[in-house]
Amino acid sequence: MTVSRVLRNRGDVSEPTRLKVLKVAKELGYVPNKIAGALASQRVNLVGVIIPSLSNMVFPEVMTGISEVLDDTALQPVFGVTNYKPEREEKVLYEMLSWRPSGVIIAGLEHSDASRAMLKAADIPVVEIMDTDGDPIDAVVGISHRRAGREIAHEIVQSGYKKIAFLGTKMPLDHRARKRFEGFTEVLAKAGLEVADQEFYSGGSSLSKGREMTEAILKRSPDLDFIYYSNDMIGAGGLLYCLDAGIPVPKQIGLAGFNGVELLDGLPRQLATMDACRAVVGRTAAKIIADRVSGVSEKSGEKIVLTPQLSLGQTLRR
Amino acid sequence: MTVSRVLRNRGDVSEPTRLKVLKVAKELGYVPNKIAGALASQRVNLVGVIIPSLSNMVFPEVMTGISEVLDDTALQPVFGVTNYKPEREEKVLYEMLSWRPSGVIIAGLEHSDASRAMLKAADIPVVEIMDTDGDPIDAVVGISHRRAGREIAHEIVQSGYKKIAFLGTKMPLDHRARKRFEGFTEVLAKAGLEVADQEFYSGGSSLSKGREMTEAILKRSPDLDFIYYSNDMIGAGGLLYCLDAGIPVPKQIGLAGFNGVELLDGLPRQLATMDACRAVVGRTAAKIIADRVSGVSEKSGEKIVLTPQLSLGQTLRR
DNA sequence: GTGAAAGCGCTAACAA
DNA sequence: TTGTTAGCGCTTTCAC
Repeated sequence: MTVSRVLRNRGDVSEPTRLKVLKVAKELGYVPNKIAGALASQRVNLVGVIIPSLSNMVFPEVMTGISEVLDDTALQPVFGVTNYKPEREEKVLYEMLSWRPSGVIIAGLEHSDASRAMLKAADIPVVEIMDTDGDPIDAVVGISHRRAGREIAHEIVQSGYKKIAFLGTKMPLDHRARKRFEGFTEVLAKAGLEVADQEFYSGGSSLSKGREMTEAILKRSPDLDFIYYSNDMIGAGGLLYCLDAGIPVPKQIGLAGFNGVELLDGLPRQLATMDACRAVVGRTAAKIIADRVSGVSEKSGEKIVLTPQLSLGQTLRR
Repeated sequence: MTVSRVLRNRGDVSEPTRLKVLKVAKELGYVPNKIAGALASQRVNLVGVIIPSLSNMVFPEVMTGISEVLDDTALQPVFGVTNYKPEREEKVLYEMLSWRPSGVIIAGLEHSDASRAMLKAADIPVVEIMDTDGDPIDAVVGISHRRAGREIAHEIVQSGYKKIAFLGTKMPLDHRARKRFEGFTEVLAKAGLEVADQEFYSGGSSLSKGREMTEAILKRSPDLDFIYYSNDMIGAGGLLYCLDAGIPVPKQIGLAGFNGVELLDGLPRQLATMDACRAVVGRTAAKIIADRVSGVSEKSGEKIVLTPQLSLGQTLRR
């Protein structure tokens, strides 16, 4: 009926009728049923956002970027969390796609065959975010983690560090950490160096985890002169440990993290890190979806490679 | 048809037929359309979760608790973020309810009239979380922030601190911080004390914000002997500032935060804080919804008041 | 155990 | 400018 037209502001309704409908709707506390609407119109103003975790401060920022952009459109983000498990990702994706969203933003380029198939079959804009090293399904926005690993390694090697360790999350779960590690070891190898020691952990990252692990690795390999952490949180923990233990940073040992978590600015010493451009990634991905949905953009398969900013801080001697 | 029965495991289908359907469905890459399903069955296995922010580490943990419980059910959480703005909350809520979710979990007890009306009219289980000081719509799970403020104030007063300051988020936005502050000043008043100085900020909480603000307040009121922060993040920043500045903690000045963010364990000194039971709150709220949806529970209006655990840490002299 | 038919609450297309 | 009609893709009910 006309009611439908009014509620959707689809023109061609006389002002008096419009007002009358609006009034009655308000009186009745009427909330339109989007389910029926979506079914009839074959359109759903939802954008599925699938991320591995919420606990590490990096994805919340991406989500903020996404929300910022989508707030100016009719689209609404819907979030799903996979906990870095492919089978969870598959399930979350399945559930999401069964609601026929207008687009999907999903972290990473590594997905199960089934997930990729679903994404392709869905025939909607798909933006894979955070990582650009791999074979995208459709569009990608992110940084090259392999390059990030290489760059920090260059910096470390040039600064003259020799006994370099890596401390990070268990790789099979976290592809981006793995790629950074690969780029890292690659450059070390070119410089004739090997990773002197390494340690991997599972579970969340926290200051105390960083402390413990740093203590452990330094006990085992007291002659290390650099530790590269897979994220800022454990890096910061390591830094605090060293300061407490009276180990001069960066004189005796240099440290670097990853992510550029500004939450941690304000540590006794600024940790060397590399910004993953989280907010920009979120905004850009959302923009791609919004543009395609609104028909502004005809393109597909956009590949946007951002350049992470290296920030040397005060934990890397020059 | 029969297909529908197979896909939903609703009995009374012969095994051969079942397998055949399953096989064809897989070959076709068939993903059922939940929109149509929901419309026909008048049931939607979604639980709307509405929270003010993602950037402060407290809500991610709540969400994790919710997911944990809901993973064992047919229900799926859908998250919405309000940025502490009532008008955003209203919009997010409206959008959510228009999808006719099976339940809603929403942070806080303060909502606009329109939001309350929508929630009541939706006729679904509603659980308000994090706070129990107020008038609930249906069920509530959380702690009393007023009591939390009182308890820490008791502790501070008993420890003999006299010149006590408060440092926190701008109140109108954050009702829970406000209530803690109220409980706090109440106990101070009973002890014949007043808040010696106070400072409020807007925007996110970070270590550096805590540093800056602590420096500022101590410049202004050098004779302070205690600072109560509205959250652990800025409290930690304050702690780091004091240590850097050579101010003995807790000898010259005591510090306390709020939340019990374990992410921050591992600071040079453990900050006195109070746990807001975030994970438990999430799990309990999800359980209430799940039980009601499945018909296990007939109750409504459950009120679950958790007792926050005070942890004295090493920044409060005894 | 299986199929057929009605209809969930909307939108789209068309008629008035 | 407004009303009418036919589905959208499922679930439900009932007949077979």
